[in-house]
Amino acid sequence: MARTTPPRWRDVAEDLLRRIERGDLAPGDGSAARRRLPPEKDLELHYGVSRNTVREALSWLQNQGAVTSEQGKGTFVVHRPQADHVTLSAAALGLAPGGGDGEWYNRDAFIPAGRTVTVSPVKVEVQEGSQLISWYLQTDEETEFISRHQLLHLDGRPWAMQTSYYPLDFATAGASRLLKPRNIPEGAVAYLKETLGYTEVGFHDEIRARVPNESEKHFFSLGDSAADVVFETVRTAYSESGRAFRLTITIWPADRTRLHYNAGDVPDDVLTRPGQGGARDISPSGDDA
Amino acid sequence: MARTTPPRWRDVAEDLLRRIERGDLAPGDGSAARRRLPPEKDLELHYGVSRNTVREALSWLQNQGAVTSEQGKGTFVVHRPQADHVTLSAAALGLAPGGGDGEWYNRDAFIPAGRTVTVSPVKVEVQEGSQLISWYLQTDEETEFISRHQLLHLDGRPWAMQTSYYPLDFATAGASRLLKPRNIPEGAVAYLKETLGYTEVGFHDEIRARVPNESEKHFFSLGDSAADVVFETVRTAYSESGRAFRLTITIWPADRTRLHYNAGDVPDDVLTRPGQGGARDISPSGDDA
DNA sequence: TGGGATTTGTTCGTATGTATG
DNA sequence: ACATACATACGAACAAATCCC
Repeated sequence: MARTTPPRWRDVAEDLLRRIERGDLAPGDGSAARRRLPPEKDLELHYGVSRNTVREALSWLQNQGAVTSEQGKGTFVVHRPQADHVTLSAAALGLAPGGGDGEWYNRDAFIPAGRTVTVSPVKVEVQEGSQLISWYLQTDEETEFISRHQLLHLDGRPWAMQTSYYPLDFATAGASRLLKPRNIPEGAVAYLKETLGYTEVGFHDEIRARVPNESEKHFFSLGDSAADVVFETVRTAYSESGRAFRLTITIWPADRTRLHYNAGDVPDDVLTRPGQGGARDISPSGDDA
Repeated sequence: MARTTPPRWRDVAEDLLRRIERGDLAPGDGSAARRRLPPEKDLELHYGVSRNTVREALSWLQNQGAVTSEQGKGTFVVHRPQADHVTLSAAALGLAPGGGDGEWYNRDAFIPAGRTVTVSPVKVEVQEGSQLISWYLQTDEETEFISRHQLLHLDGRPWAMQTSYYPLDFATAGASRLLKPRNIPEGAVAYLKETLGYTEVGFHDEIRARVPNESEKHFFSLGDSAADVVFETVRTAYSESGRAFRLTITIWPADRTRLHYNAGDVPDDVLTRPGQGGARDISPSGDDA
């Protein structure tokens, strides 16, 4: 039999949520940048329930990503910053402004003008027998790979974690700088074209969302709420001969990132200012079944 | 000052997680399809903590999406089904097998052969003054829109919720079937081309991940855990004149959906079997800075 | 700088309700 | 009807972090 009345904590939680959305919480404290909820003791009296029941409600609100509690300070309405918009299709392959050269984030991830990307030192590792990597790069499982890992910041704030993989052969066949923990200023793609003669003619992206691991939580300052998930994009790039060319895995904090893709003919301002909105007039035609 | 020792519930939770991952839980019950954890009372004795502390640990594991509890039954390890892979770039615009005609899911969302999509009746509404819709379609805020909403099933299982929007003008200008709560078998894009003369030449997608609302939770059978989030894809399609053409918002359950995009030249088996893996050999070149 | 007040975090105990088998 | 198992709810004590005078 289904429950007829909701539990008390649920009533408390939903009332708090309404009050948060209406903005009429913390009446004496409406000035602060970060809106604060009344302390648990006050809520206890206000709703006529025990502190534990109040905490059940707050716990649910935390999981929903609506509030966050800090020991000794109080419980606060979560402030979600404006999202960063990243175009993953436009800059690559010379399909859009920015061309296809330079650092990976100029190739793979187009960001609106005026933003600054800073890059951590490269961490280089040699790995063997990763089933996942082998699968994407279509190699034997015993193949050894070079992984190059970096942390990316946008305007000084944590933005993405990124790792690229390629077979160890690349380094011995002429692209030795892949093994050095230094940036490749002209971009690894350009470098590999120059040294090994490979041209990137297409790519395939796979996107998932998942719970972050500890390292990702730390870098992006994420908690345990359902809002604190990450995107994982897996880009497989192909050479002219149709062979898997490179594998780049990027982690993005989903609460403040929007991913964009363009295909076909798209107005310029949509390409260059994703999420910004170019004002223009309308005209008809529709879709959907 | 940072805490030196973790709380007891955290120890319990992490130990349970280890035991879950190693598979050595529920020793007398290893046969069942769904692995069951020992009851709370047993854990209480095993770890020497109170039942409330055990429940703190289980609660955290639930939020992480690792377990789920059912009243009267027990606590079970969550079984994540194999993901469905959907290609959002290939089928549209005739860029890939499947062409560009027919129902939306043949145009917009390419799925591997052998899967069957079934569609709910269309729910048609007329809406006014949606700031969001106006923004994407670049219209005035007072413009009225037709919305056409459908539930999609893949092989009989809930797969996606989808809503398309276009100005009410479309219906009065000749595309009257948009207002009828019936499928448009040849596809709305083809229908609008025929009636209003618009051709779709490109599109822009924006992808986000967020906590589901009640309706989405219900349709996809999602809970409150951090694994139970949804993708929301917003597709804006453009006509030859570069005007916003249609707006299609699709909701996907992120725990069992992978989104795919292709660009440029990509091997055929990657196009037609995303997530399936065509076995082939390797060859070098790399990327990343 | 100190010390007390405030506020949330952790942990326990207990009782009762509800769903399952 | 009974036993099992999770859910809800209350009360209480102390710890830990912060705030404020």
